[in-house]
Order: sequence, then C-alpha cells, then structure tokens
Amino acid sequence: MKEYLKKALQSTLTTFPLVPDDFDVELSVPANPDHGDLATNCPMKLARHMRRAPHLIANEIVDAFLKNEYDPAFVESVTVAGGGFINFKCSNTFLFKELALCLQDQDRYGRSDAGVGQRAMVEFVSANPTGPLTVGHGRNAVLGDTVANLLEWVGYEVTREYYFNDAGRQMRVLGASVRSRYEQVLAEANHPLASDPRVIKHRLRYQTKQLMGADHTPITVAKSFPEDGYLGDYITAIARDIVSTHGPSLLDNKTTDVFEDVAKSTIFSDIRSTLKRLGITMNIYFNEKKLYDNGAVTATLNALRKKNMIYEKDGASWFKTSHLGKSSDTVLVKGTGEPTYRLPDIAYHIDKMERGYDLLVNIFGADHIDTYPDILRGLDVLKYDTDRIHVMIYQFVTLTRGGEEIKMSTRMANFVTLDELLEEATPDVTRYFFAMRSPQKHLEFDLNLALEASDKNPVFYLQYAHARICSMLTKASELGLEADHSPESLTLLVHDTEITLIKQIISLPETVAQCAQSCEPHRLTAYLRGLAEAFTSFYHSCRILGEQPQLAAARMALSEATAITLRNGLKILGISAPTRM
RNA sequence: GCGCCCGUAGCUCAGUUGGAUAGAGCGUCUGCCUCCGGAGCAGAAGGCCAGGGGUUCAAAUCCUCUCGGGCGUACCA
Repeated sequence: MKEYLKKALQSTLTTFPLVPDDFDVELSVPANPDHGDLATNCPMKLARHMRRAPHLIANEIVDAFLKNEYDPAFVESVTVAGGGFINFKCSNTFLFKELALCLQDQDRYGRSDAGVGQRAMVEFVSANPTGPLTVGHGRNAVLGDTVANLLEWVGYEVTREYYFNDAGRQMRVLGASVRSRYEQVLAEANHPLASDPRVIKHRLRYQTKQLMGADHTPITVAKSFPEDGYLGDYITAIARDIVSTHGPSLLDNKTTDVFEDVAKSTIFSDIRSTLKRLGITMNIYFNEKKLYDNGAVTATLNALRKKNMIYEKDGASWFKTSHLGKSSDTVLVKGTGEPTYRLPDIAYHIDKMERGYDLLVNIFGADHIDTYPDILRGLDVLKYDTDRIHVMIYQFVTLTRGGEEIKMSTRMANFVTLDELLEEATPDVTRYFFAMRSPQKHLEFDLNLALEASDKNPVFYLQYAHARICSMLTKASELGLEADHSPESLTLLVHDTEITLIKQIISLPETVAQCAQSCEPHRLTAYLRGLAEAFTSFYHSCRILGEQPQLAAARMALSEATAITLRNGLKILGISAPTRM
C-alpha cells in the first residue's frame, strides 16, 4: 500500500513544475485514525519550492492523482486536510487481499526480504567466564537473540557469536579465589575428611581474615584469599566439587592452574545452560586467545604503526586517538608488554570483517560506551567499512528488592544471577520484560514485582489471547464449523472492530522490518499488545458461534489470522504461544 | 572537569525520517458476567513533554544553555 502510493505520488509529481528532482514523498500513519490510513505532507514540503499555499498544491496533486494514478483496488478515498496534508484511506479490497496473504503464508507470515542474500553476525553476551550470568547479562542476551531473530525474519543469514577471554590476570585471580576457598572448605572442623593426616596438618597452619561484602557485612575467608578475589558463593561451590573429586591432594600444589581450569569449565558450562534456559544457542564461541595464536594482534598493531598512528612513550605503545576526535591518546600495549583489551578488540573486529559479514551487530552494556569508539577509530584508520557495524548500547538494569537497590558485580557476594531470576520468573516473562523497553533506557527490575507479577504481566495478555482463539476455534470445529479463507468470505468482515483488527494484522511485515532495521525489539512488543487489544475488542463485539454460517466462517478465518500473527510475533521474541493456559 | 545516555500522567514506559487534539499499561473511579475462556471489555479522571533560548509553515523530536539522574573517564578485564 505504502509503496504503491509512494510510487503513484512520485509519478504524479513528475508532471508538476518546480518540483526538485530528488524530492522524496514521505508517507506516514496519522496518529488520529479519522485522518485515514496514510498521509503525506508533501504539499507543505513543496510550498517553498512552488511558492504557493500548501492546500492549493494539495488540491492539484489530488486532482492529478485521481486522473492518472488512482486505483480503486488500493484506495477508497483521498482527501485534503486543512493544513495541507493529503489523507488516503485504504480500500477494503486491499485489506482483504492482505489478510488472505496472512492466512496463506501461515508460519512465514511477517517475513520480508530486505536482507536476503546477506550475512549478519550478532555478537552478544560475551561475558568472560569469571562468574555466573547476572540479570544485567540477561538483558544483553535477550536483546541480542531477539535482534538476531528479527534479522532472520527479514532474510539475513545470521550468526550468533560469543566472544570471550579466558586468560590473563582476571583468570588468575579467579583460580586463586577458588584455591583459597578450597583451603577453607578443608579446614572446616566437621568436614568428612577432617581425620585425614594431610587435612590435620593443613588446619594447624590455617588462618582466616575478614573481607567486606557488597552489603557491608564481613565475610570470613582464608588468609590466602586475594584482596580483589571473587566472593560469590559459586566459588565455594566449585571448591567443594574439587574437594570431592581430588580430596586434600591439591593442598601442596604450588600453582592455581587446576583450580583455574575447573572454575573456567564449570562456569562456562553453567553459562551455556543458563542461556539455553532462555532458548538461546550460540553458533560460535570465539576465544580471544586465537587472535594471539594466529598473530592477528601483532598484525593489527603493525598495520596501525604503518599508518603512523602509533608512538612509544614511557615504554608503552600509544594510539593517536587525539588525532581522531578524542581528547587524549589511548594505550594499546602497556609497559609490561601486555596489550590492553582494546588492541585485541580491534583485531577481533577486523577478523569479523574478514569473515565477510554484510552486517555486524554488537550488543554492549553502557560500560562500553567509551571503548567501542576506539575500535571504530582503529577500523577506520585501517580502511574498513565501519558503516557495516551497528552498535547497540543498552543501559544497565537496576535491580531492586523491596525498593532497595542491589549492586551487581561478579566480584561481590551479593548479586542476583540470571538463573536465580529464572527460578522465579518464567523464561517467557523474562524475555518479554527485557525486550519490552527501549535499550537506551534504564531498566528498573523490581524483583518483588517480577516475582509476583505473573498475573499482571503483559506477556500473559498476549498468550491468553492466543490460547483463547485456539480454544474457540476448536470448539467451533467440534460444532462442524469451518473457517473460510476465500476472498468472497472475507468481504463479510465489515464491522469497525474487524477492520481495525485486519489493519493491525497486515502491518506485521512492515513492523518486523522496521524493528530489524533499527534493531529495536521493543517496538514489536508494543505492536503485539495492540494486536491482542484489537482482537479482544473484536471478540467482545462480534460473536462467532451462533452467527450465520458464512459470517462465522469469515470470523473464524479472521481469528485464525490473528493467531498466526500473534504466534509469529511471539516466536520472534522467543516466547511460547500456548494453545491452552 | 571531560565524553556518552536519559528526564513525557501518581508509578513503569511508548511516541517512526520533525507533522494534525502527546499515547499505553499499572494504580484510582464508573459501568458490564443466563452469552465463544472475566487472566476480559467499555468509559472517566490524570500533562507548562525538567526549564530557558533558537531553527522551522510545523518541535516531545533538531541546535544551544541551565538544572536533575545514570554510565564511563586506569599502562583493570
């Protein structure tokens, strides 16, 4: 409809003098439905070029349009509004045709082809394996997976990738934390191994100290516990596992390698299973180590050096970001010879580019806000097309419990994990909750509310509408009724609520396309809410069972189309569409 | 101090590339169950879109300043 009108108007305007060649006709959906289904503001845009009042231009355009381009299969009426808008009302014929398309396409309805033949990669979560995923990672995971789904629906071949770093200081601290907890576990007086001579010896020299937890309560740890160690209970759990597999045999080990390895693999498998609970499966787990092994990190530094963008100062290598719009330069290699994370990050993005993706989407938390521009600068200098990169920065989740804020960090003992959230809220509710708001807004996640919200949550409203349709259609077919998808049948749908519902249904493809294009899943949740509302409104004013058979058959077809649309929308959001609740 | 994000109904938030009378949900108040699922429907109240200035035929939207909140601002990851 939109394309048809745009083309028709564009062609109408070619007959007008004084219209700029590159003039673009804009069509928008009016806020007020009384103004029609689509409107254009081009008379106002043209007023300056043509030096005439908008409403006069509007009248001329309408006359020419009616004479040359008007097609009653699409347009029912064209009117000029006071200000100079031209309003178009869709013909019902057009609506029924689109509705028939929905019934025909079924599971595929809503797909389009903007990305066909192109490959996209969405990089998300990308949490290092130092602890379980938190509620904050949940937002990242849901946004990333939903964006990936959206891109698939507009035709992209999508790869979901998780980038991680399991080496370096961070992991050593992790290993040391586990080791220290291991010592602490074995020092417990009532431990089953307490009579083992090695454990007795260990207890004689064992000492403790106190650290402050996130909630300002002191936590007792072994003296060997690192000052910046990871205090979470999951560390102790890993330590207990090691005790049960290795007993006290590791007490005299000088290194923390074993502890690090066990911690790493335990944590990673937990992360995978947490993601799985949300219905998320990654295609590729990309280890940063690979970039060192294949020389990409060094190559990147050399390439930048060749562009004369690197200099040495105080033993470190600096990237001349001050030449690229930043107020200061940035260290890429520290005096110790170890690169900062920015260098491998640039190398990583080059790697992604080289793998030939047409679109690279990155989902970053607000803490990356200052770092990704450096990556783009690096790529820019090396002549990579940064237009292919779409960075989504989402703001943090503020977690509250009974109005009190809880700070989230994997280093502190007191944080809420995504798993803990999923114990209480279903994956469906969790996914909807994280997807329903604009990414750049802070998300206040009140745990108390989330836990008790099940009956208020909008996701239930959508699922309920779907379940109700299914149940009603089942009942109808038991009564021997059958939906009629034929064009003649659909023309019986003329009630206000029916027309409103049809209009909502047939805008799914465009809505999905817009959400994909802007990487904004939350618009889809708003759309689905409107769809469910339109349906329940129809459902309450139009009966199906007990109506004349032809009308009932048409209304069943409309209900079916609603169910298809709801189901497909929910599928993109990764939410189930139950037939019964 | 500097950079980025945010400020819209009592609360949580939508608001397409600037468009017509700024919209939902929750909460509050009125109605509606002999009837396909009341986890519902219909309606009401509730707003100087943080504030000032500017651009435009047109600003919640763009520019600028002020105020308020968040996240960064490490040779930590």
